[in-house]
Amino acid sequence: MTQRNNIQTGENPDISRPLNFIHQIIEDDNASGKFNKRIHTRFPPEPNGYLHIGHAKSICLNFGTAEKYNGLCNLRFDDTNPIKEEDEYVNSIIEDIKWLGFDWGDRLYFASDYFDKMYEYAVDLIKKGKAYVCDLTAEEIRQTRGSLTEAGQESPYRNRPIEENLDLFERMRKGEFSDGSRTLRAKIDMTSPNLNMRDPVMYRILHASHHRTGDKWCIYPMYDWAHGLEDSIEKITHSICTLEFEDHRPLYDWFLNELGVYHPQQIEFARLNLTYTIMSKRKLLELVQGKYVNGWDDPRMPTISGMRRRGYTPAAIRNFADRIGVAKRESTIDVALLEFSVREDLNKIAPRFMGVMNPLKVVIDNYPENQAEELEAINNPEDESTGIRKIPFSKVIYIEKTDFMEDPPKKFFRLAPGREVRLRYAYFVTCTDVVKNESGEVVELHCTYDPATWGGDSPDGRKVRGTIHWVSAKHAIPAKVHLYDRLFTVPNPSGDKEGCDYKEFINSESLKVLTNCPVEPNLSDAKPGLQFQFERLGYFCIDPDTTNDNLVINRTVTLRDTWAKIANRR
RNA sequence: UGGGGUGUCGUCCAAUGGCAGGACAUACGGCUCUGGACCGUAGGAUUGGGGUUCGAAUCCCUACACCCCAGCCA
Repeated sequence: MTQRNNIQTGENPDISRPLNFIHQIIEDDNASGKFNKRIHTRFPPEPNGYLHIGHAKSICLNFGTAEKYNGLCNLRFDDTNPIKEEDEYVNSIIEDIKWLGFDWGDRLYFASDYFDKMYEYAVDLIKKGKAYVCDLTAEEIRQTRGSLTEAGQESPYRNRPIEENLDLFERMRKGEFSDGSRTLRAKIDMTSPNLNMRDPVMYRILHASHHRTGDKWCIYPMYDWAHGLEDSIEKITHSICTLEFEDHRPLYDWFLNELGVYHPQQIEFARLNLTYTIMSKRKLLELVQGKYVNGWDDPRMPTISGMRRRGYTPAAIRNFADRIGVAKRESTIDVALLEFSVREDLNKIAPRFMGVMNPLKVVIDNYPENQAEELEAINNPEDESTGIRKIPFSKVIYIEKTDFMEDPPKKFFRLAPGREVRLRYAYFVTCTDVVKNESGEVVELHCTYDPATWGGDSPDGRKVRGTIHWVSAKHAIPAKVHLYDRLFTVPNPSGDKEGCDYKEFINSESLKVLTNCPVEPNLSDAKPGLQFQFERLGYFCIDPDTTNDNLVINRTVTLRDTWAKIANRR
């Protein structure tokens, strides 16, 4: 019997949920002793692209399940197709999984390590009369496979004598035949309603160089043949994969049963879909190759490397994976949940700074010309241990253009002519004059300050409605800021409108580059990777392109902005 | 059309024959030197139709909808 388990799990004690269906299966197996209470999973990427947030779900599931049940999880590259696979991808995948915080010990495996063993097993199957060499071309195989409603026809080579099969298969391996001229097929049932069981191809001839085995092989195993063997060899208990492999499970089971070898349990779950993005490796590759984005680690990409560069934390991604759950029904997660997860984590750990995206010059008329003073600011109100820092203040400052309105609507609490607001950690200031250029655009403000409000508190107890951020003009350092937004303009770019290519929905405003943004001087020695909050704006990080005299900052995600909601309503 | 799967708030996930609950999102309020964070409140769902049962999201029948499968890709 399955037991309910409401004990808190995972790294975030706030997140506690009942068992997902896979963990229920595992606990049932543990109860029945199916695998002697042993739990061994694996994450089996094909090294033909970079990992994305969908893979992160699978990684968290497989490694997380092993952690939860004191089991093991292997990292195994499923490199059975030399045409698509490269070492660059192997390296990036290793880096990404490590960064997420998972560890596979010394259990780093490659399907290609098992090619010899797989070949032996194939010979076994031939000897048992369960596999044969087929001379049909790809086209002929397709034509004789039948259809969804019609049975297939048996290959004329299906009943070849075992000896002949053995001989031909060995000659396939030796390279005597050309690409595509022959295959090794399992002899199952051409009338099966499950197309996967209609004598599936086990080996194809491919005179291609493999990223690890070089030119040793010219025949390569197909997924269905290889994958169960990989799992079996590694003594995996629960082989977790996505829904589209459900139809393949009878074949997975058939191979292992015919061979009479150790037999893991395949379990399928629904892959992750996210609004406003795409998850298809093929399409992601197209975005990279077509230069729609600046590489796999472009911060707009849903790749792990892109999200890392964007400023996401491993904890945010892992918490997200915990929150979305695991089930069999196809679903699309609202990207707002991902954004919530990263804000939640960054709110706790990100130091605060001030920076201005769209500067408006403000002269404080009654502030002494050459004076400058240092004011104290709290580094992180969520974490007292991070202490305080000093920020310089002087007569001329920059504020955000959007923090001033000449003719403000009712609920606008920021600066306006005659109105007093607080400059965060500094003084109360009142706007006394507005300077415009010829076209009527506000280019400069004049204010007076109240010296008694030093530090931002009013001794007479008077209140102001707004507090705005600022940077001293004289002390500011310039930064280049990348404002990232969603890559697509519609929630489901891949399938929203019939006949539309997803690329038509690329958000032309997904990247805005701002130059010479004044930011507080405390950021002058910030190192790439630093994650922080610009107060009132959002979470940001230092981009790796940053050099000594060129500070490059990426926006991870904005803060929740209730004013924007009010403003958008009208 | 054959086979395999899936249908619960706007979106995800739970409820394992016994009060349909949580998270995000949304709306409103409180608090605040970030219109942030935090706290509180509210609205909001069992695909339809039959049946079994004291009692059904859950079991049975039936209809419907959606997803996957006809690569020598994984």
